[in-house]
Amino acid sequence: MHAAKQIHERLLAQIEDANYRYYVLDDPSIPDSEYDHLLREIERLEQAHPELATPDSPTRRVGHAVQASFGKVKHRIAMLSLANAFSDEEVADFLHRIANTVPPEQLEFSCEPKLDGLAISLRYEDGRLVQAATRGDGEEGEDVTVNIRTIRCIPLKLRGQPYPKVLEVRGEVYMPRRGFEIYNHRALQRNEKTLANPRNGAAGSLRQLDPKITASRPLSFYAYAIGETEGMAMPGTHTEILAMLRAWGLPVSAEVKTVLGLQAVLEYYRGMLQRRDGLAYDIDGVVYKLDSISWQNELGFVSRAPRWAIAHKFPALEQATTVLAIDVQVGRTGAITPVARLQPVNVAGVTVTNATLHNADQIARLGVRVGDRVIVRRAGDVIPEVVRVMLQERPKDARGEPLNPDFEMPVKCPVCGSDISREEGESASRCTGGLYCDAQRKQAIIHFASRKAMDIAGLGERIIDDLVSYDYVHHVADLYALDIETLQEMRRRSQAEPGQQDIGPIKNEASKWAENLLTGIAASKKTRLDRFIYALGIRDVGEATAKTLARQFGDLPALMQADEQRLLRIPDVGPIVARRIAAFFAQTHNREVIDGLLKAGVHWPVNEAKAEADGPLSGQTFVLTGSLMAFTREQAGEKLEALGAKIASSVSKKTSVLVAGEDAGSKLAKARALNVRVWSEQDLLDFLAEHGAGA
DNA sequence: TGGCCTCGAGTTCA
DNA sequence: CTCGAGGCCA
Repeated sequence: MHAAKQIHERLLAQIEDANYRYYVLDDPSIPDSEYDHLLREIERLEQAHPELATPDSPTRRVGHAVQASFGKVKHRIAMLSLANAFSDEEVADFLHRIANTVPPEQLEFSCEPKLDGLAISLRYEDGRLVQAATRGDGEEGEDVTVNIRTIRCIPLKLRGQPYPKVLEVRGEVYMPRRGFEIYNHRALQRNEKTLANPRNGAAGSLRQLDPKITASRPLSFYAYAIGETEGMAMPGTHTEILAMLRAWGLPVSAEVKTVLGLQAVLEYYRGMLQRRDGLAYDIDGVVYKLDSISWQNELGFVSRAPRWAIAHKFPALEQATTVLAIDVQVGRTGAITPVARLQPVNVAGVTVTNATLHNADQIARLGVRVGDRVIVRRAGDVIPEVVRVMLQERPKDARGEPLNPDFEMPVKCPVCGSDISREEGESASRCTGGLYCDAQRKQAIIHFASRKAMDIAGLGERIIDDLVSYDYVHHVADLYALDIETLQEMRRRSQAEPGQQDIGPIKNEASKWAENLLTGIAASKKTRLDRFIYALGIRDVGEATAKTLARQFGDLPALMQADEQRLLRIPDVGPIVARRIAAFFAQTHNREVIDGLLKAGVHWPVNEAKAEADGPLSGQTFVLTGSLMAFTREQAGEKLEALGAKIASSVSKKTSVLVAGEDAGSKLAKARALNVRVWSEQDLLDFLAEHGAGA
């Protein structure tokens, strides 16, 4: 009996410590698997000895039945809102007003990110979480205790240090971006409703009457202030208060900084704005709080907001705009992608005019129609997306029927007129025109010329567009037959098109451009087999597969003669890819083009029998991310490959080392989560130098 | 058969 | 960078 209790206490201490390290110190001490194991152990003990299962046991986070409604909670100290500043001038005014009272050397501000979530008040009595309430109107909020208990990073019990008898902690409940994405991804797969954005996700999750639903949502919390306290004197500055909260086991943002004066707060603002996309959560601005509590009290409040704090807002990540049209694009493989043409709108600093709608399913999911008002969002990644339709603003006729019709996938390719078909089980619709389709031919040539393929300098999309449109280039082998006269003729025709400026550009300039292109084309003749295979654009044969094929077959004829059976024996090649490759080389047309390329002088070193099996890194998988200083990721990858390493594109638990340069993003986070070894660029350089392969 | 782990394809703007 | 889907292993 006693023994069980002791073990239970020890396990509790371990799990509380793990929580603290993970959520407050951001320094995971044990892997997830071990955490789960601990939790299961505790559960097992509590089942055998039910008297051990106290309300603040970590197994009891979801220990409550569905409620009928939320009770009301009066805030003993009102939860106020903050005044907003939208420009540097407004921030300057704010500081000047304070400077009337506070001497300049004491204009110290605690700066913190303003999370886009839901303000919450947590009440601890004798160190135990007894109540949690929403802000509500500031005077009275809703009792969401059972839901708040399900949020793992909120301690049910304060940690060791002496703490006040009553402590009210205020902070923000939010949904991290990653969690939001994973949640929506799963919801989609299960045909459940998705969350519109992380903010709504956080707010909606807390208002669930069934705490089990809340528990299934990826919620998190940062503390940023205290409310009522009793039984202990609190420190004299906001910075110190935050440090105490942290010591009591409450997560506080690691971005909080204390700075002096106007220039410094504005610098903080700009720094955060720059790093905004890289943060794990959405923020809509930063907050400056005068650090000295006694000066705070001196300044007091105006109506409903403190005079000593202000929120400095960022430009919005979401904007409303109108869908002008829904066009479709044809990709290299014939994939038909619908694109929303938008009324240009500035979203967080960039003008957005296009947004992909991916496929018919996505359009159906959004229910978007031409003429709709939509919300466009530019989050974590740079690529904007249509988040949702503002249905109430859809134009309607007198009977209330929508005026604009549903979007329908075209049946014929808009470029070549061939049939468009959608394979069973595929989400993409495809033009069946193949290389008969100009759009696909253009894309095939763009792919052929691209950096990772033949790397033809001077051959951009615009030029390829003209080359194909005027039919100077029908397939990639034609590129090698181009001469300067042809290029100049094409240039003349393209400039004579309506809408272009007058003709007669300086002749020399035109020939310079053509010469550069021809040099680029000539230089590309010397290549490598894997690049050549990749450049052919066989479906499902990308960089990695092309490399494997080049290594396994040594030279092109062997690959061209291989039948499906032979191809299936190649690692990473399964039935589908084998069929694609065999079918590609079976086409007379493709063989002719390859023949043409070889006759034009395209060549590569054959069978450079790389003895890579015995490098110092053989058997290890490397992933590169972020930007490196000494060389590009590709160059670094080649050096590592020369030492026997395999370069992969994404991090998993099989990854041996992640090399992280500057501004590494989600891959670094994932590597940390999976306990994968991380090297800095310096580590890499040291290693290379040690093995005689310096930069 | 299901559940990873990868790779391939598509994508926006300055 | 993210999503979808092909390949591989249990």
